[in-house]
Amino acid sequence: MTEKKVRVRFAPSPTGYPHIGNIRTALFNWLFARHSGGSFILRIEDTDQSRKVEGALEAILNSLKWLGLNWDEGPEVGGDYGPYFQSERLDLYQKYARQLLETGNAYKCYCSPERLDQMRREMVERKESGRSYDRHCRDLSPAQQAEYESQGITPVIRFKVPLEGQTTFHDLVRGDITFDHSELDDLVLLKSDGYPTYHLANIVDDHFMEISHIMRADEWLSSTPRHVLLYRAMGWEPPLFAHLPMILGPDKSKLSKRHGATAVTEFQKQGYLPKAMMNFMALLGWSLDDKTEIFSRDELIKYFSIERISSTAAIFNHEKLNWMNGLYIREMPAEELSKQIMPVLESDLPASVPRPISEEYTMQVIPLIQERINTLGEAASYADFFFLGDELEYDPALLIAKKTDKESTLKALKAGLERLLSINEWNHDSLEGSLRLLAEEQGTKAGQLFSPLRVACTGRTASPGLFETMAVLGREKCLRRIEVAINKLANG
RNA sequence: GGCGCAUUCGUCUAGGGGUCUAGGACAUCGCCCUCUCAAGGCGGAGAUCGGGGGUUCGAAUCCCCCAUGCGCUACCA
Repeated sequence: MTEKKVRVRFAPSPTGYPHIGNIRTALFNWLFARHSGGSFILRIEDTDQSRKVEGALEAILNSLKWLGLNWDEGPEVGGDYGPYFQSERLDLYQKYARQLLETGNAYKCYCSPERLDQMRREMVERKESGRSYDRHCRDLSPAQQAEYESQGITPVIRFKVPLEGQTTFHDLVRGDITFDHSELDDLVLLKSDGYPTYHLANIVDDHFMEISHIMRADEWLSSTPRHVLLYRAMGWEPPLFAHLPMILGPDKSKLSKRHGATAVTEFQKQGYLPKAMMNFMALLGWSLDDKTEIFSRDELIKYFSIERISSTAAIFNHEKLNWMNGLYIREMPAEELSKQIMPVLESDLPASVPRPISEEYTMQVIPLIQERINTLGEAASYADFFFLGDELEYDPALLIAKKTDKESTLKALKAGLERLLSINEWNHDSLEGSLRLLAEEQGTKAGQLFSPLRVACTGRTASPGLFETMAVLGREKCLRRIEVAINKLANG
């Protein structure tokens, strides 16, 4: 058996921003190519001029780059099978549409959109087959054709689907699938504007680009018999097919804008890590075994296989993504993390914080929030008090710990302030040592002293460890904030 | 309406006739750790494998029927 070289493609159309489902398809193709030492090709299917969306192409390219899904052939990198934009290959499609015409596998259709529309509506009422077109133009005589031509009608070219029989093809994920020809319409191959439809362009390109495996979303399964028929009519060998399970929103419908931020660029913006994203997406419809779920990029490449792609649609689970992203954040070297968080802080911190923020200082802050954030985008809300001035905004009532009152809180703050004033070395250990000792001397529980100090220094009741926080904030800022707190409480 | 695909804890999944009184993960709950919040550790609850028929000594696993969901049914991809 001759093993064909693996050549797979991701073929998006620039009609919108790629969401997690689109990119998951790209990922599977890329993984398969890398796993088998083949090529990953990016082809842009821009045959629908009316649905083109500004910026969509850039978003597609950027999403792939962000995840490190590099393509061997396609836009920007070129290749021997180009061009890689379908809009630049029009003559090719026209040539093969003409060929099909000549071999009697296709015909010109002059029917108006209105007539087609009418028939479609009638089909629904008929409650019979799924075919709506009545094949009116399929067997037109030359005279009739000439008649239509003389009326100035630009025809479309339709494929002649065999009237009887059925087509069976093998899907690598789902097995053998059979469709009756009687269910298939004579699909349009070439539109009246001279552009091909998806079906024509797709098979012509996959053939000439020598694509070995077509891995695409499940929504294409129903049109695969048409494609197989088309390959046969051309006299070409079809590639292997693998239809991937769809990714659904929480309401179980096809993923779309309605489901919130599902565009990959949006995840990037919110501070998800490409590594986590890749790991997470790989598990949407694929698994290695019953327990492994953390995979590096190299492990994914090593273990990926079509056999282990599942056939059931998956609902996109945002909570698990958050968890996984947090995992990757915690694993990151603090230095690397700060480098990535710096720009986030620069943009998210309140305007009152002077810019640029200190890299050295940020480096000290990061380890304290590292295990508390799940996305880079959460950094500012967890760390803002490290950068704010002496006056923090908070409800003075927060200073009063549970089961204590205003008087004892005031007393604790004052005692704490006094003790801190006398501290020699302002670091974690000495802070902890002297404050614990103070609590003991006063005969109070540690929390009754630490809690008001925490609120005074950070403006909140939940924060990173008190002593490491105070150590990073520094003596001056802590002392002043405690003074402010005492005043707030006394006058409040 | 027609056709196709799918159907295991709330969610992602493991499982491909006996080792399944169905395993793992997220979320959830409890405990431990602890200055708070996290992180981490431990443990609990959670699926009679969509329903019904078969086949078999034996079925989540094979077959059939039904139900439900999704997809397609465009001169969109």
